[in-house]
Parts: sequence; C-alpha cells; structure tokens
Amino acid sequence: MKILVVEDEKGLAESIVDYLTKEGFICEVANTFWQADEKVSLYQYDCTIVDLTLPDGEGFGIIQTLKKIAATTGIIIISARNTLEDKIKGLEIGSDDYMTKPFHLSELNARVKSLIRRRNFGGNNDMAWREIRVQLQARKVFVGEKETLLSRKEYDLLLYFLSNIDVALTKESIAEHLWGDHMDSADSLDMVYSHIKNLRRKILEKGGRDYIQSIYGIGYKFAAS
Amino acid sequence: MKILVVEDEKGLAESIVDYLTKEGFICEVANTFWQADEKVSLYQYDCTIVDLTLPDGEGFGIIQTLKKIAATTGIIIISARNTLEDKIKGLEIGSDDYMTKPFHLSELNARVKSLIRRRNFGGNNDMAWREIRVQLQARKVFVGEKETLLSRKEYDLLLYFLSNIDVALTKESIAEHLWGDHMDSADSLDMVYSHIKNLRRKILEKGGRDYIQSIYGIGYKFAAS
DNA sequence: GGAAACATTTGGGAATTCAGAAGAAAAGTC
DNA sequence: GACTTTTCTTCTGAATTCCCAAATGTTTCC
Repeated sequence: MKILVVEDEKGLAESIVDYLTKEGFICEVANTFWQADEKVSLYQYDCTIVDLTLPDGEGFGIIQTLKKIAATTGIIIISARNTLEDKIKGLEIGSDDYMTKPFHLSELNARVKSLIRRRNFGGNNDMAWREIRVQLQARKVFVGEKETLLSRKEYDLLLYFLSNIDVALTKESIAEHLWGDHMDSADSLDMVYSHIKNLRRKILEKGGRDYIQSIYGIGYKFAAS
Repeated sequence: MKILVVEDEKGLAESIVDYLTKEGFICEVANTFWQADEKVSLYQYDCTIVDLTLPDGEGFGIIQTLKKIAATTGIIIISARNTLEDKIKGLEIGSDDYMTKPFHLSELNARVKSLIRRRNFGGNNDMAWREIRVQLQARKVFVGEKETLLSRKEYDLLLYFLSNIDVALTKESIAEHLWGDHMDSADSLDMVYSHIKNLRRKILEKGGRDYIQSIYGIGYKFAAS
C-alpha cells in the first residue's frame, strides 16, 4: 500500500513517514502542492494525506485537482483550522476524512487504514479469485480451505496481483509498488524474484495452483493457465 | 516503442538508455540538437527526451522544430534550470512534460510511460484484425480462439504489422523498428527473415492464415490475400 | 540459367529466470 | 539489553528461453 504525504514541515512529514512506514506502508513525500500534483499524475497511491496550509497555494483547490487526476486515491485532510465550515467544505469537495492539528500519529494511522479498507473494497472486506481468498481486515489469506501465512511483502505482492488479474506486470512496476520509487531497477530484480518464489511456494504448499505466470523479458502475470 | 534521448553528457545519456532499454524501449541518442533534428526527420519516435542545456544551440527553438517535423512525437524536457518561467515556456511551446535535474531514472521512466499512455489514448485497448487479436494489457495474442505465445521480438513485430495493415513495410524499416538504427543494415536483414518466419509459424500453428505477404525487393505487407 | 532476394535450419552464446542457501536486518520475547 | 525467530536481501550456480549468425536450400526476377 502506497501513501503520499503532502506536508511542508519537514519534521512533521518525517514523523508521519516514520510511523506509517513501520506500519508497513510505502510512503512518499511532497513538500508543495505542485509536487503533489506531479506525483499523483505519475504514480498510484492508495491514500493521500494533505496538509491544507501549505505556502504555495490555495488549499481546497488542490483537493479538487487531486480528485480529478486520480479518482482512485483516498484523501485525508490535515489542517490547523478547526472550524466546522472548513471541515464540511473539505468533505464536500471530495476528501474522505478530516483531522485537525495537533493529532496523534496512531489516530492518523487508524484513519488511513480505515479509509483504505472502505475505498478499495467497499463494504465487503474480502478479495477472492479462484481458490485464493483474502480477508482484508483480518489480513488472512486462504488457499481453498487452508490458511497460509504470508509475510508483508508477500501479502502486498499477492494483493497487487489480485487487483491486476490477467494483466502483464513488469518487474519494475512490481518493484515500484513494493518499495516505492527510490529503488535502483537493477538491484530490485533479485528481490522480486525472491518474493515471487516465496509466494509461489506458499500457495503451492496449501494445494493451490500456480497462477503466477512468468513472461520472459517482461515480468509476471496472474492468470489462469 | 522508440525513444530518442537528446543529451550531450555521455554518462547521463548512457544511464538513461540503460534504464529505458531494460524497460523494453528501443533507445537512440543524439548528442547535439543538430543530430536530433536529423534523426527526427528520418525516423519515428514515440517519445523524445530533450536536455535544454546543450552546447550547440538555443534550447527552446529546437522544441518547436521537433514539433513541426514530427507532430506525433511526445516531448519531455529535462533541464538544470528550475525557474517557473522556463517550465511554463517549455509547456507552452509544445513539450508535454518538464523535469529538472537531478532526477530519478524511475521517475523519468514513469513520465515516459504516462506520456505514451496519454498519447496512445488509454493504451488499454485491444487490437484486432481478422482472426488475429491482441490484448495489450495482458500481452496476450489470440489466433481465433487459441492463444499463441510470442517472444518479445515477435510480439513487437506483430504489433508493427497490425498498426500498418495493408501497408508495404521495407525490411529496413522493420529492422529499424525492432532494433533502432545501431544495426548494420546488412546483418539485420537475416534477423528480420528469421523473426518473420517464427511469427508466421506460430500463427499457422494455431490455425491462422498467413497474412504476411513478401514483396520481392521491398519487404513485407500484412494484408488479406 | 544465373544472380539476387527470400526462407529455413541449426547451434553457440547471451540474457533472463529460478532454486537454494547464507548473510543482514527487523521483529518479537523474555 | 540479549536472545530467538522471522523476514528481507544478496549471492551462487543451474536451467531455461531467446536472439543472433552462419550455412544451406528455395524462390523470384531478368
């Protein structure tokens, strides 16, 4: 899961990233609205956290822009202003949640998780395809009737596949999804191989079929036969 | 997909080419604006990456020239200058995107892909003609109801044919499309024969008709009877 | 018929992927 | 904090796939 943090205070941005990274999210930071705009149009994020009080622009405008560019991104506003009008306006305009400074990181974390659950998977909290089934809120993965325990990377990888059934994914886009954009393309290939291998093994061990197809020179595809 | 990199710093040019080549693009380099001019007027590129700060000329002029010569080419400017005016001017003049040095190669890659996606209208569409059908997203090729597995070159070749139905393609333009212009013209012809043959075989094997017509002395044409 | 162009076959070699294991890092436990 | 356990990363060599080049056979054109 990838999160974009739009915040100009370096200290705050850093502590948010620290916290959320430890929670298993891939985090990236934009210091200005302009940067945020660019990043959102280039990459996909599961959630965007926006501080409304940045120096370089009118706050509410950017929310609408973000919405337009990437309709799939959930948005959480953080703001120093605590007026009810602002809150309502924020929600009306398209943000999904609203927090006022100061706040506890643990609360932000909880809201992010709740938001991602809500957005990506509507009311039903499972993803399923063939005999593979994932309970998102419980973070459990089943192969047929048997549960298999996946590590964080394996879990993220499986979810990435499940939300891209029958689509050819390049090794690079997989790497980018699992580690963010700070990775050297060359270095990350071995890691991708490794995690693919582990995921395959764990699914096979539970009696599942190997749906991860290798595409020579390209990457992988999750598909039936 | 072919990309032209206009950059005089050998090191930077090389690392860009390395990275994008691994991503599956065909890359060529021009060290000067003059060279770039020539190349663009001779060949077709899906995207041109231009460093504005080359020694041999006024930067913005070349963008307009490129646009005029090859309106179909997407243009990404890279520049050391970070002023807003430059950025705006660049976009006004007809570039599609703007990056400031230094940048991550992964970001450049993302921008190239996003640009190509934009230009090709979504890119998620299928291509089909007679009983040949290609699902671009899944990178699947069907002949009638049967799927056939193509290697990278074969796949590229088929796509080239499908986007040039009923058009006579010279062997040279095919070679140039598959390998770029760093090929010895003589050597590459045999390779073209080879890949043509493999593509033919794979389509015939699945019960398809042979739509690749040889035109003696010229090249090939993808057409019905 | 002869020369040029095209087609097919083959094998070496490069690039890519895989499997196993060991080392490094992180997380959990007492 | 020191220990164990898990996860992540890196490394090695083997296996696979594909690309290319050369040799040979076939067709087309004049």
